[in-house]
Amino acid sequence: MSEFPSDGVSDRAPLSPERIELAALALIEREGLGGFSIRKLAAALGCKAMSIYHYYPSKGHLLDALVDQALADLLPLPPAELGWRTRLRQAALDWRRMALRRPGLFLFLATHRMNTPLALRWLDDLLALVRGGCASEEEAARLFRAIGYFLAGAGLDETAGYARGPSTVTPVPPEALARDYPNVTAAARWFAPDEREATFLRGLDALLDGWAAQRPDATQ
Amino acid sequence: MSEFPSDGVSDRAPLSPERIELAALALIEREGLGGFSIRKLAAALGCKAMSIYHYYPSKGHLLDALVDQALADLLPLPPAELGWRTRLRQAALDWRRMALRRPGLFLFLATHRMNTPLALRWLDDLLALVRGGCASEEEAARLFRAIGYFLAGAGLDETAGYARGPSTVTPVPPEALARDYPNVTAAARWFAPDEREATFLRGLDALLDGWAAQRPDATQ
DNA sequence: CTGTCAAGACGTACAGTGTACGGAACCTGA
DNA sequence: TCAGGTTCCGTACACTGTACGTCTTGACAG
Repeated sequence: MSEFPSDGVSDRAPLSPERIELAALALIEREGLGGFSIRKLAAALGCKAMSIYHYYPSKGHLLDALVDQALADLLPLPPAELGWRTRLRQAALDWRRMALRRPGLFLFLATHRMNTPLALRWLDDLLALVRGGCASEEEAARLFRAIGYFLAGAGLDETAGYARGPSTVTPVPPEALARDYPNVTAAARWFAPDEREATFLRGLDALLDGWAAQRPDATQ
Repeated sequence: MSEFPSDGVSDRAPLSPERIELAALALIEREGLGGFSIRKLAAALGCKAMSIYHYYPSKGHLLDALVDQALADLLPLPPAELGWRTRLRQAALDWRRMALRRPGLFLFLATHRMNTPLALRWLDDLLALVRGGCASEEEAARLFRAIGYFLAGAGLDETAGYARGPSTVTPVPPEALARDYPNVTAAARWFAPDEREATFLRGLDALLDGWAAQRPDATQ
């Protein structure tokens, strides 16, 4: 609020939601979601754990604020001039870029219900976009859901390395993998990070093409 | 191992991987993944926490064993006589049914890398199945991935209520939702549990149809 | 200049977590 | 009877989220 901090104050910057959320995002990307704790966040901020609870009633509320920050990058949606298909593709690509920019947070983001006003705003706008290219509310709702499934799964795959959750089981050694699982071995090349954008677009386009090609009367 | 427990033994059944995993699965479905702890599992088994560590080196290893149990339901894959498309659809429906049978575990299952031999066996067989209907290794790998994205997202959506993770933020009240988010409100009907199987099949078929329709030479 | 007061930061404490380590109880084979 | 190995348990440690009460500090009223 005051532009100049009065000089008697301690040399640490005062706490604020912006500062806390910025540090939290950095900590999550550095340590992973599992390594993120209020105490570590407080240490990074140069304050004590309980001070953070003056701004957020619980860790969950803080994480929801971080989700809002991430979703804010996705608004507004691509402009209407681009046309339906292009807007949808662009929104999907924006989502993917957001996931790759915040791989640590993404697991939480994709896994939890979005209840905040900003998240609902984004959902509502997106539904309006999808509706524009569909013959009915039902078609729009189902296509929205199907695309959402694809986007959630893709984002999780591309950010899974950052989970850092429960300890990993001892992996199968490479030579056993090559011997016993030839199809996995053969496919591994196309699972590499460099290939993921192509797979993402191929799958998204297939979904949209296939959706348009189906007769919309058959609900079964 | 011994068919009859010797009679001097305590009246509690002895620990075993089967008993532990059964109780763990039940506990996870009862309390959710977040409410699952080694101490609670021990209490349910009538033993102490550290006894469980005699069978699993860590909680993560136990969870991996549970994933194996869940994936075991998916093997063998649907028989070859059914034809490619039908087999793929059936395998996808089997996956969905497994998710709905173990909603509490599914979050962990979909979120963590599958490294165990059984999981790799399942992946390898599934890749072989997909390969049978594709023109190249590349096509098969990408289609497999795209289907996997869809399946992971769908399963998460259908089991999200069981997350019970971090506390939920205070939700937007219904009248504000109806006023400010008309598209969400309009679509809600098609998001209901009863509609999910139809959405699932519609999306899956769209993806498969669209994939087949695309020219396989264009990697872009 | 001084007293009041609320907001912000902190200290302490509690219940719960995974799990390392060492010891106790038991079953089995000699 | 005794040795040895398999199970199981008691204790302890580091860490978590967070409830509750206290202290500091800066702004403002008189």
